[in-house]
Amino acid sequence: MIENYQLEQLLAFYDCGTLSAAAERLNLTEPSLSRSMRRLEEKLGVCLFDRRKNRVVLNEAGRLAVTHAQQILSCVEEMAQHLRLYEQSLHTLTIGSCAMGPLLELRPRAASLYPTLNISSAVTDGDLLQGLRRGEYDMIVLAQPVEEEGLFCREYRSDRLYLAVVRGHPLADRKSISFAEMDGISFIVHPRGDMWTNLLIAKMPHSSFFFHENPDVLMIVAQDPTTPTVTSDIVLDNTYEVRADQVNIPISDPEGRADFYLVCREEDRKKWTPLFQNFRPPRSC
Amino acid sequence: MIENYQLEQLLAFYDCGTLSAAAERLNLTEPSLSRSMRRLEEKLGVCLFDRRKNRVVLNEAGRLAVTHAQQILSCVEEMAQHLRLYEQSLHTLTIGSCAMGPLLELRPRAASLYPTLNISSAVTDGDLLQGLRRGEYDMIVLAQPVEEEGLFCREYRSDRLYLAVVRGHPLADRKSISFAEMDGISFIVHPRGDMWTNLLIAKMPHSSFFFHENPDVLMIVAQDPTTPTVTSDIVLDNTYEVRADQVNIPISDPEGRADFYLVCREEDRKKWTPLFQNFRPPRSC
DNA sequence: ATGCCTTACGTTATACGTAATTATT
DNA sequence: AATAATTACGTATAACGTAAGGCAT
Repeated sequence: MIENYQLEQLLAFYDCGTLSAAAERLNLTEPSLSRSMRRLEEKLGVCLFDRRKNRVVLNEAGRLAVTHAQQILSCVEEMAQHLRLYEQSLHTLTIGSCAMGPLLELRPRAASLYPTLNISSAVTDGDLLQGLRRGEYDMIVLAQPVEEEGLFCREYRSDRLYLAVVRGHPLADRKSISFAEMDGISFIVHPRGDMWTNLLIAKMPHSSFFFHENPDVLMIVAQDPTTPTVTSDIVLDNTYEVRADQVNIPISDPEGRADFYLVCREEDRKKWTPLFQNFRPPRSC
Repeated sequence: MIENYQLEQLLAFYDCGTLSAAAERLNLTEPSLSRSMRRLEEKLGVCLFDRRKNRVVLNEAGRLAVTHAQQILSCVEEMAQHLRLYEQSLHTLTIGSCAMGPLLELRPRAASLYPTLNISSAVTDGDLLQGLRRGEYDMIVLAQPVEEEGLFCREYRSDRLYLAVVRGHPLADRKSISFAEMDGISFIVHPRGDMWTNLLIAKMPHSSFFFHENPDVLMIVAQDPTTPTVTSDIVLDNTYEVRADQVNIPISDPEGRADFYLVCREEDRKKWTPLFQNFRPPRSC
């Protein structure tokens, strides 16, 4: 059987041009490499080199062998990489969510329930169901229930948007507010891809939005700590540094409410049972 | 580096289902194979097996590894095969011809001029020039000259068709004959693909043809040794067992004559020079 | 001279075998 | 009992290193 170390040696010779240089790069001695290449030729039953008195050069067959060797070794590398990636995925719980809020709650819960797993998460407005089916996600958070063969879906909790302003803000005394009334104000909002963020952008075309993940946010907060924020029940429940002087005004539009659902593959249902159970009671207003 | 013998062992295990059976097939002992598989896992840094007390089973990663291993080993096999084929081609002179006749002359000449080479030849009405360019042929015989960059062409010899009948045949006294006059007769002709054969079929739609390569020919000759044959100068020059009572009647149609040319790749011109030289003088009628 | 390859001989690493043990069916 | 896998220890193959020599530039 032709072994990969021989193909590696062949490629080293191809790169270096001489046996001695290749031997040095491979941490071998010249005689060792010389014989190893002879053995390769013998195993193949084909001459790969023109052996002149003081120099060996690849012949046509040798060059052909090099291209094959490159392909084979890259396949071997690919194999190792694929397997390591797969191994990694076994030790990772990947959560995809249509909104950032649920992740604030689910990530710490998952981390404590599965202390041996890495928790990876993404907020996206892409096709989460497709990602779940393909194995890109182990669990997804949707704003509507799913009934599909092979998937398991369970209601998670409801959520509601608030406009958050500092006490003393012109709107601070309002009992509720609508998108129409807020249109034009600048907000700090959740990351792009978050469904709430998308909703705000759609509903308030005259507003400016600064995204949480954006470093500019720090500048804005520093310059004007009174810039309003849009927040929600889940975010408030899971944020420990709520400003003392923050006032949360419920947003009255019906679109500002949602029910979230957790979905996983049926085959993994048992594995994630702990995560599906014992949700906190909804926040008391 | 992952070595191919390990991948082979993995595939043997995949085929056999147990280490002991695989070890037997590989002419190894169980402990040896057991450790070899452990080393493979260590090198990859990935578990490939579920190790139960009394039994090892491939896990998901292991099955993934099997598919990669199959691909890699088939690539290695392919490499060896390609190289051996190439090596073979270096020791073979492959001649493609539009007609069988020239091969009767060229093959023995080539065999004696290049005693170390194998001579391979084919008669075809396919694209000989394309085959020459691609390296499928080293030399081709055409019925017309070629002027093309990278190819070398030289006139070879002319040829002329005859109707061959036994003495006493109704046509035996003719000085010449035309296709139109022969249309309807049954012939034994050269193999399919031969340009003369194609010509006869086109010119004599009412005739039946028995091909030389066809075993039926033996039956026909046995039953009726007077079945006419179509032959040519080159064939007559190179056939030693011409029947004593054979009469060869020239075919009068102008299409029954041809000039053959030898063509090789310019880069091989030197190599084949001996074959291009010292053709026999044309046959005296 | 110096660089490059090879031959001859000795050495080491590692893949393999043997024997014994454990566990499962 | 029979089958399967593993552990522990010894062995042998073959890949490798060292020393020396030839043959070029």
